[in-house]
Amino acid sequence: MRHLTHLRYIDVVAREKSIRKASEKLNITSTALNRRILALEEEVGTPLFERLPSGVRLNTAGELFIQHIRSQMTDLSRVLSQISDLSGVRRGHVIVGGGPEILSSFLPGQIAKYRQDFQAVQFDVLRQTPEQSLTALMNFETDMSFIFDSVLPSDLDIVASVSQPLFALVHKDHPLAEYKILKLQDCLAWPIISPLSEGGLKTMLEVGRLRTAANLQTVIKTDEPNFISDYIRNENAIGFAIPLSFEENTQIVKGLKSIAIDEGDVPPGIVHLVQRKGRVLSVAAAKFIDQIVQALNKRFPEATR
Amino acid sequence: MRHLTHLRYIDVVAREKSIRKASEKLNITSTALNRRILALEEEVGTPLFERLPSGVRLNTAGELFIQHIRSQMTDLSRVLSQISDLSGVRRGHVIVGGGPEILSSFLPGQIAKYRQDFQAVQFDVLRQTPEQSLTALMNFETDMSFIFDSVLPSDLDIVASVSQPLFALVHKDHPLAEYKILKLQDCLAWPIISPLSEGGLKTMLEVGRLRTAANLQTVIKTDEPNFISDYIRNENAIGFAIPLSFEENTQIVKGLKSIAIDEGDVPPGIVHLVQRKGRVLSVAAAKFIDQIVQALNKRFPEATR
DNA sequence: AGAGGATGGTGCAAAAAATGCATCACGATG
DNA sequence: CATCGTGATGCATTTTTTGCACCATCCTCT
Repeated sequence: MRHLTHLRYIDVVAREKSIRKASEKLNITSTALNRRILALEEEVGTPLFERLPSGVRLNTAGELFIQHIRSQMTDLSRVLSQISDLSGVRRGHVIVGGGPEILSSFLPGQIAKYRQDFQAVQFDVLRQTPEQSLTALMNFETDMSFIFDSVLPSDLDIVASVSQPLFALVHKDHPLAEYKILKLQDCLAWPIISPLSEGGLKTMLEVGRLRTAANLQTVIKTDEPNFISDYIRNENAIGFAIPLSFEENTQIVKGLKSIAIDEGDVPPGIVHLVQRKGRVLSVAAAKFIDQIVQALNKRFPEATR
Repeated sequence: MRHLTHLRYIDVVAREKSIRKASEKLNITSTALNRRILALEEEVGTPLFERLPSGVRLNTAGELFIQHIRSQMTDLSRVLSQISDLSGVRRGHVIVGGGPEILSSFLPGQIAKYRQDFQAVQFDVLRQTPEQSLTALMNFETDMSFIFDSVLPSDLDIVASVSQPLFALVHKDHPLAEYKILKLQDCLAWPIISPLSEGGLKTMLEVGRLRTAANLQTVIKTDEPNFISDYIRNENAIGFAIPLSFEENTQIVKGLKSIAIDEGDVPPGIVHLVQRKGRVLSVAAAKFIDQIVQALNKRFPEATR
């Protein structure tokens, strides 16, 4: 869209905090970009950027304005999506954010399933910290986000929530493999692969550690599910994950087994699917959310609300 | 605003249902306008207008699109209003619609009062039928509307409601002038000035006429409060009005008197102040609504909710 | 049936706007 | 104090937009 371009210019300048940097990104001269900004400020009647020696920064008026044009841009793409939906083909662009836990198994599966029906829909999947998730949602950079065990501000809508108990991941020949439920104390004798980044899984495990005074022997810290499963095949170590991260019936890959941790030791965490409050999503994104919610309800009937 | 102009072009074409007519209104050639529309349709990827021998008409995609750009335009003006509010001066543009009843006394007074404080705010006051009020609100043509005794669709927000009993207007020397409360039967002996257009006052009076079987002698039909008051000074006729239409303590002009009609004869009508649901108004409009609501509460303490 | 008057669409030249280059002025940084 | 990066500006060039004249089509009225 032509006039979308104009808006995008301002948006990029605000993000890059520099006219010259933004101009490179946009493949135009800094002159042209600079003039557009001056012209815009002329029209609005007020400067929107502060000029600093190191670049530019939005002032209060600019913050107001940028918020408006971001919402305009996403609104427009929503409308275009609705329009193309009229002609039968579902086009669209869905942008999903979330922590590392949700990036394996469940989400890839759901996206693949959705794309079986609607091949013209494109997905962006971003790995984000909870803080990044929140600001991205507010800045219209993502359509929805999975947020694991975090306090949610009131300007978000919670679309769905699932309770996620902690599971241990072990090799199928591991001595613990036949247990139905594992106490945290049972894990003390083996090397532990624990989560690296703050929040989510790490917090859950930390709570369990404090509750049971279990002094787990962490030998590796990582967030990568693939690394965990591969490592477990080589050493009799124990990894941790939530059900969303591994397959429902089969294990992540053959040769692994998941065993529930006693919920008395580690209380379940809650994963929320959230979107910006009041935002109307594109047809594609809305349908995808519908599918996700249905899938969550089906797989975790008692844990969803 | 430059890029607002682009949007306005489409908007006017949609309203005029003709490219040539719209081009006159916009002071450009039909060629230029036609090309813009073709270019826009190119960008969207779908025709937005149907071409008829008599002009153009929005198709479904166009309806979707026009709704979007109208909301964009009003959103933009709201943001600009917020921005100019940052610098202390309150600029803005408030557009109010309503039936003939609310155009005298109360509303002019409130606008004058508001403009004492904020001289840079401009007002448009439109006289509308209830149906026009509704469509204008939905099309973002008005910020708010007073609607008298009408069923309201659910996509409107009712900001305030006041109960308005019917009053008779007579000359101060009229034989009935000293009555405190008038039965409709008391009016039979005099010529009646009754409302012309459907809805509001006319409906109230009609209900009273049916209830009491009073066969009023209508000699003049008009909606103009000024005409009624002027006429009453010349012949001993009786006009009708609701409190919002005349001054609180003094009468409309000297020489007139207002007398309540027995509410058993004519039940009070309700005037709603409404806005489009979910719409965020400009600073100027929002403050004006605040003032109106306060004024209504003060003047009709028991009749407001 | 035919004339007249609407409508939107198109080729081409003129006008207007956006762009790019070279350069300036300013402040931070080493 | 020289250097580097920043945004702003004058001028020539390129791109886009606009206006004029004209076409094809359809409706209406004679």
